[in-house]
Amino acid sequence: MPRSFLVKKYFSHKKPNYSELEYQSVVFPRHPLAELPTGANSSALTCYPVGLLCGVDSFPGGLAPVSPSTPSSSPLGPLDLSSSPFSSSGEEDEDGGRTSDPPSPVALQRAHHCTRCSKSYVSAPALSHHLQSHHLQSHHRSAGEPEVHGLPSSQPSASATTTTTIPSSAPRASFHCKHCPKEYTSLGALKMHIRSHTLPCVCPTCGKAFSRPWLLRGHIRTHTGERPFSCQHCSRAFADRSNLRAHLQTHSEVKKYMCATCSRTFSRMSLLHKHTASGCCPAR
DNA sequence: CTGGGGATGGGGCCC
DNA sequence: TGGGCCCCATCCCCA
Repeated sequence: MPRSFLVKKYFSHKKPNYSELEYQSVVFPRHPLAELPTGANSSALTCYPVGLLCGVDSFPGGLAPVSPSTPSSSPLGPLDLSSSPFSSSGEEDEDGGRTSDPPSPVALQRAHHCTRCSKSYVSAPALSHHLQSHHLQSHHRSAGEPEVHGLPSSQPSASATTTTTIPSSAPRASFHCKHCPKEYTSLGALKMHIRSHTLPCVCPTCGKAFSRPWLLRGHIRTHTGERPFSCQHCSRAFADRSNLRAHLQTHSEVKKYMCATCSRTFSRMSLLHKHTASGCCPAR
């Protein structure tokens, strides 16, 4: 899946230095929201962990079975398992068609197509929002921002061919971030982005700061040990649904990610990356 | 070295 | 329009 809009922090291409983040939290708000075009210093930007603790994700009544429920958008090609992810078994519809790019039946209903990539959307606003991302990509490239990490091929033609030209159909960005070159077409998008600078959600236990409440919630589970996501096939439990999903791959006979050269399969994209990087497939 | 778990970032979508 | 949640991607670390 082309994470075309993956926003990399500018201070590092690695994981943040949490000691620094903690320092940030000490001086929070480090970046006042004065840069917002309006005075909308949304109180929502301030997170109160006490309330967050009450908002733990509801337990999924039934987790998806082992078979991959979400068609991977890996450019390296997910296995076309015989048990098609599009099979009619309703219990596998974990994704619910929420992902933007899988060619699920839902996509058939998406009549709004991006002319710069192959994505489709069910609504014009969604497409418009998506178009904004192309604009931002163009902007970042022109600003000399490093490529997003991951396999280069993971970026579809949209990014591969993106230039600094802004499509005439794309709305002009008018909300600028004072902390980085990013600009957005809506205040909401800007506010969301600014959170990555201000990190308003602070862990009451360790002071670690996060941009979003649910990131903090997940982090808090590391303190509480809460693991609401259980594997149906073993006794393992996870604090994060994504990690459970990755774990389920280990139960799968055929892994989701396959090397195009040697057909070896892997449970995670990262493992496939390691595999290709290790030189198993020198032709690539 | 490889596989897997833990943790986290951020866009997309729904309400 | 904004909040919340979902999902994917990725990095780090360890067995």
